[in-house]
Amino acid sequence: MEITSKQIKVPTSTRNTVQRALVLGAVQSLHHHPTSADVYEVVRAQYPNISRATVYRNLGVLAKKGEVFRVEVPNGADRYDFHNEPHYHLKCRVCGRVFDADMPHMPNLADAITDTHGFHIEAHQIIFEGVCFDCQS
Amino acid sequence: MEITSKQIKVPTSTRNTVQRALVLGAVQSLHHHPTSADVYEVVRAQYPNISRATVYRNLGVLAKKGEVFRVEVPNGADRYDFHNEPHYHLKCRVCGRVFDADMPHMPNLADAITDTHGFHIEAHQIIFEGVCFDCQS
DNA sequence: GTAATTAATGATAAACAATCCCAATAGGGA
DNA sequence: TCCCTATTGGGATTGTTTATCATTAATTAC
Repeated sequence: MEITSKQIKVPTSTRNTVQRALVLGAVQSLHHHPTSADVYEVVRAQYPNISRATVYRNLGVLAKKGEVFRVEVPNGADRYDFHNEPHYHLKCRVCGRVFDADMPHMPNLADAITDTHGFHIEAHQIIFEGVCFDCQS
Repeated sequence: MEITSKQIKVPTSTRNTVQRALVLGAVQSLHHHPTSADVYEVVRAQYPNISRATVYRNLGVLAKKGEVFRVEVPNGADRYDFHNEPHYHLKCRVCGRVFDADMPHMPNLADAITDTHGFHIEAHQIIFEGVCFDCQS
């Protein structure tokens, strides 16, 4: 019985650690939806001893708290975004970068499904795939 | 420069091997979008010496040839479907199973994007997340 | 039918993302 | 300042997929 949702337990109280602040700052400073590896590199420049596990853990905690937004991309590392309104994404199949789609969110999209066979829908995501401007040359 | 699309090279001619036929048969016999591990188990019952690598390779080749459809699910193994018309999916966040969404495909969905900044869109996918009927109890 | 060509296979190693484990550390309330 | 426990570091581990390579076997040409 596979559990696919992230199993980060958020305790009743959270603490403000230097590492967590640096992770949040890194996500906010980076655009193009950084991966955990991107975040790790930036944070390590300021805090060389930080562990990869700490970066992963804090990205998970910050995502649960709603301070960053996790984009779960098929076939690639998760990506993180600092703005939190639901939106859709473009993924370049050449370089792997992820961009925000400039189109309105459709909260009622699931209404178009005629029969869910009892499936309870909580959210949806749309990913457009193609080739970004830089990779077309 | 990460390459995220599958790098299975399809030669000019392909051969009809027993293993490939068994892999195709397994995908066709299984519903709920089997993973490569599911396919491997079924095929191994008929052909005990098959290698996992062969299953992966053949799923890739069959997907490229259009004989099976690959569903690239975020945060989980790829899943395979034997019917090939574009459609959307429901993914249970508890058991990880993937179901087909009973809703029409929207080939012109990308037209709703006002500005792609030169991004060339080739396809899109929609994944609805929630809890399936079985996992609600 | 036989030989030649090369796609495909099996087994294993490796790449990659992400999580688990656990002893040590440190944040923050009392 | 003391205590509790959230958090950390670092390495081990899991899970999925691809790469490598010597060997096998499917197809083509003869």
